[in-house]
Amino acid sequence: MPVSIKDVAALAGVSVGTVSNVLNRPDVVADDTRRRVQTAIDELGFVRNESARQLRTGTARAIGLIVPDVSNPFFTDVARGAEDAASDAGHVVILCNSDESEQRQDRHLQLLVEQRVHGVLITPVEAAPEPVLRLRARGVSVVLLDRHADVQDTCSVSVDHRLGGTLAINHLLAEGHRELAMITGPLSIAQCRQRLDGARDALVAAGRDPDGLRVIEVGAMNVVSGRNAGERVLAGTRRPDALFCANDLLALGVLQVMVRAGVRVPGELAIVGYDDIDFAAAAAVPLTSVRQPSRLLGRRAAELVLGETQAPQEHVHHHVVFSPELVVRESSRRFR
Amino acid sequence: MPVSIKDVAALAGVSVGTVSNVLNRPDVVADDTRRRVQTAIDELGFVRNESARQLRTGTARAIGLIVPDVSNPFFTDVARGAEDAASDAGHVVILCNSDESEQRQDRHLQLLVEQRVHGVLITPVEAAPEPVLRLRARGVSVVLLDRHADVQDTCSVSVDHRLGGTLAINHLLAEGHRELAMITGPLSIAQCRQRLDGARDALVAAGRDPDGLRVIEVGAMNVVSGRNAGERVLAGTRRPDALFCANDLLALGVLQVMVRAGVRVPGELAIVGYDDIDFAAAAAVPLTSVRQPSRLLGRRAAELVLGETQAPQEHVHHHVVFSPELVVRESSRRFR
DNA sequence: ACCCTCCCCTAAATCGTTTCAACCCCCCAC
DNA sequence: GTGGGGGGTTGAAACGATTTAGGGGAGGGT
Repeated sequence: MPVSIKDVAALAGVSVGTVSNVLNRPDVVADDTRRRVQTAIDELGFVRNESARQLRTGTARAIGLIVPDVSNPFFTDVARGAEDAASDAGHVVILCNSDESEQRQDRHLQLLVEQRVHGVLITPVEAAPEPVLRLRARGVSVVLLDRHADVQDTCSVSVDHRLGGTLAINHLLAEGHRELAMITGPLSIAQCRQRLDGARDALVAAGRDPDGLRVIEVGAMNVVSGRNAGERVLAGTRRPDALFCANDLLALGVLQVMVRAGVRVPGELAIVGYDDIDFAAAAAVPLTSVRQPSRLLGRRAAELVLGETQAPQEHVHHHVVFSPELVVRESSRRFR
Repeated sequence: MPVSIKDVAALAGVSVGTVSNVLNRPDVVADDTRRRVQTAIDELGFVRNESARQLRTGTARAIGLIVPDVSNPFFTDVARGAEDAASDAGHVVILCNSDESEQRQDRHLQLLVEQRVHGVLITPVEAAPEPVLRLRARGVSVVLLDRHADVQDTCSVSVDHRLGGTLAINHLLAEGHRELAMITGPLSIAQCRQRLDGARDALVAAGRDPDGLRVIEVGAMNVVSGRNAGERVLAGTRRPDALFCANDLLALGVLQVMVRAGVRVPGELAIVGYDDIDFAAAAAVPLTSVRQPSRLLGRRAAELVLGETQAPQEHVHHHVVFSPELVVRESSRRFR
């Protein structure tokens, strides 16, 4: 039932080596022979066995992608980009969720190493970057995704989160808001810290006290936590004029709470999100957000990982840093 | 650099066969030997080469998942469920987007066959189910996802879309809405047709004319098309009381247009969506929606595909059909 | 007629596992 | 003391491709 290169060779009346050549270097085989082999391939419906190929050559046609949460549309977009690039190169993407859990991350890494993937694209769990380094020792190339390399010997593709924070706060200040707060996920996550730093930069640059920025930290970066944060804002005394949220999911959660509570957005409270996921524009109060080129991020990362083993030895590690961009919509406009 | 089973055998002073036994049937090897081998494994950091394993055994530890659009949170959830199940079984998920394009679908199928995946979970492009059948001929097991098997010899996991349509319309009628319309994606997509049929069923059962349901068909099932549909509703004469949308992305698009136009939802226009994605609950007007057990769908599908080759021959094809469930939120409540 | 080239192809080695028949040794039963 | 077991291990044959050294034949130059 399973048809191998041998069957093709037999049917075409040539040796297996020749069939292999037809597959991999069609130019070295005579036209006539090539046609004959091709016919045999079609007739038998032969499809090369990638495992055998990769056992021999040592290089796989698969790359791993480990993200903290595919339910976040931001990472979905990244995955799209990676898949596009991989697919162009005849590679396949193996998708894994770490859920920010070290254990799950390591389990997935183990599986990926077993598969002898060509490379791994990963947003590592903050606590545990070591396993990622061990990969390199194994000769698996690694690209850090959206988390800048503290480590020297890997490529990384990320976005300037600090700049993003600055853009958001500058905008809110320019719109005349003064009482600012930031809703953030766990500050153990680098992205959050950097966005906060950027926010403070903006305050300093505007001659204001960076500690005047109230920081509300919640446990996860999803809609539920956003609602949580919203409740906290409502419950507090001295409600801020404007909120900068560390991602759009948080912002949407907050927004929902505000709308229900009858707080006018942006009239009484301006909101800026981060990521510019599709749902940001589609929210009932379209959300101002800091856009990251998410799909491009994934694509570049995949390209880097695919490129690395082209010139294996004197490969220079790239650190691609994209710039975020503020997309202004209704949720943050000045209200008169 | 790459360490193989041979290196482990040498270090532990046993034969490769024994090492393999330690890996696969630890019980048949003596405690003492087993420990010695285990130590060698740890010391060398040996990780089994899955390609070699699968070349020998013929079965891969990977399953393919082909969906029309990962950007749709519904499919993201399905992917999560599939990954959970796969991961429990030590398998890995290869994710592919077809974009409802036959060409992309076939290209991905080709790659998956090359990888000799254990099985494929697929929501096939409507136009081209044949390539999927060809998979079976190759001995790849297939589970149809969310699209009921017209085909006899595959498993399928789906949700009763017709019932979903009925639930939605029954609810709208019960809330006292009379002038109903349905916003749907291309009727070439089975899910859309079935949801529409279900909607008509409900009208008939209520003694009303099923042709009284206005059907607005748009080209895709995303937010942008939803906005489009919303504009059309606004532009039309005789605006409906209530809208049933074929998925939540459409509903969110419509909702956004209505809110901007100052149409009160649910006061002047009730809206019901489909899928109950997380963003439905998080919308500024929380969306009533027909919930599908999306994550479970993915999980069951993966379990089926993994189970099928356990008992390869006299495998009975299952057709799992889940029932949808109406989740009532504000967007559809009667207003007095 | 001989030798060289060049082109196209073949045969065999190899990748890292799993599996299976054979074997070894020790102990026990008769 | 001999003949079975039987637990534990070994060695070699696969799996399906790629790769490389080499062979055969045609053609051309001298």
